[in-house]
Amino acid sequence: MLDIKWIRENTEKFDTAMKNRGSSVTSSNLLELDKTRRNIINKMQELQAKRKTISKEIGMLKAKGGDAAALLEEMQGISPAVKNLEEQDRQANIELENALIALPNIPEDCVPAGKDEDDNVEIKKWGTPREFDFEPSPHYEFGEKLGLDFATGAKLTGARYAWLQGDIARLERAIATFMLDHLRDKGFTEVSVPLIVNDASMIGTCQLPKFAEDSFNVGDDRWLIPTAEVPLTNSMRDTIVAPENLPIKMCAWTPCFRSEAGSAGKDTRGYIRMHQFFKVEQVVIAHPEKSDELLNELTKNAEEILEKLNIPYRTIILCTGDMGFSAKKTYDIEAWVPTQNTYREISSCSNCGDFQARSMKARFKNKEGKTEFVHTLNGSCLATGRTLVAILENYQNEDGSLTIPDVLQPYMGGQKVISVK
RNA sequence: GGAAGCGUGGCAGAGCGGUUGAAUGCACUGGUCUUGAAAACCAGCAAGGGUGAAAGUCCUUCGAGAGUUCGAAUCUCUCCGCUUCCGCCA
Repeated sequence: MLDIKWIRENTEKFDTAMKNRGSSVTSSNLLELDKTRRNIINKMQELQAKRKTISKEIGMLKAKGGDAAALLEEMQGISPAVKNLEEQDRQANIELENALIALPNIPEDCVPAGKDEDDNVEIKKWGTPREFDFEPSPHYEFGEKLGLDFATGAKLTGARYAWLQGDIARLERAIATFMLDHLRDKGFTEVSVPLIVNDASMIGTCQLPKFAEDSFNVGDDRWLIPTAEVPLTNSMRDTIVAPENLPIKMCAWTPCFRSEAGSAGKDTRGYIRMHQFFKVEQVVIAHPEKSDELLNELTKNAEEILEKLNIPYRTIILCTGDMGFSAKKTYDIEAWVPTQNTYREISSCSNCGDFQARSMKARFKNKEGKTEFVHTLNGSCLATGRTLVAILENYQNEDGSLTIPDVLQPYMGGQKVISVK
């Protein structure tokens, strides 16, 4: 959530940022709401103060055994009036908050302005795509013979669910363990988190109220996590951390659940866009001065995984129109998919600044002893399902077998190849 | 799932319906003392918001919400959470 005070003081910047984000909201309407709200507050507080002093006087008088009739008379009508103003205040706050909560984060200055994914900017390219001396097969065809089974997934649940069997299932687990070990070496603390969270957590990381459709609601106020970012980041909700404890680096390997509303027809083939997929997620709670640097670190951690796996990739910076709601800067990493002759998203690393921290009330004490919002960052390292896809695509052999990347072999008990049964 | 108890500041822990935003202890910060440290002593130390250039000042907040009252941390109700016991069960 954005800070109304900041908007008040940076109206022009706010207006251009919203325009670049593809939002039609302007500051004027918000400032109007803010103004009426503050007017109500002033009136309300004046009356509250009156009630408080008279009430104290009554108390003192009664303690001395005096007659408070005159004061009680004066109090007549104050309480209902206060209550009325308090109600108005509540309404005004809700109205302002509803307006604010619908606004995306302000992009950082260095983020390229643009409308959609076509305006994203490539900033790095690594590795050379393999020269195949045979026609490579798409992972969903080639992988099927190795245990990647969509039919059984569809039978059990429906479209966009898969059944992985045998070595291919083991390989996905190996991938995840490899990634977690990598992050452990980087100083991340591994966490095993709840996979179901409440409304407050979903609001904390800004999945709610705007994107309720994207997640699975499991009754009342509970949700299946769309990413481990939600539980990990929300661990800091309503807390004030000591600055010496920053940054806090956490990671978790979890299933992620997404309804994929609005993506009908997209990526329907293959293990790319599932309702349920595994992902290793990194979350960092940072000092505001360090968050930019830490975003580079998160991105590098993810890139290193692909380098160790020897999978070509490119890193892009998302333009203003393509960035996620909470982010002020995002790097996407895309892995090479030979049969599509293109790079496909495998990781997304974002600096959310104080955007989530404000809705979560996650703070720290700064040098002056004042509380200040922390910055939150998150990034996949990586989506394990899509990493499996990248390996299937890049490491396949002509005879239908799959070479296991060197770094993963220790996690597979030394196995070097997955062969067709 | 059933029953009982409990939810107060970073933590522990007081708090007859009325000068209680809240005693006390610990922790923390600054100071005195010391060659230095410890100890001792002195002082400070909640968050959010309004107003203000600032100093300041005012309002709100004792799990959340509603109610009783001139006045609620304190009384009533609902909800949430935790603990213990019983039941069930990886």
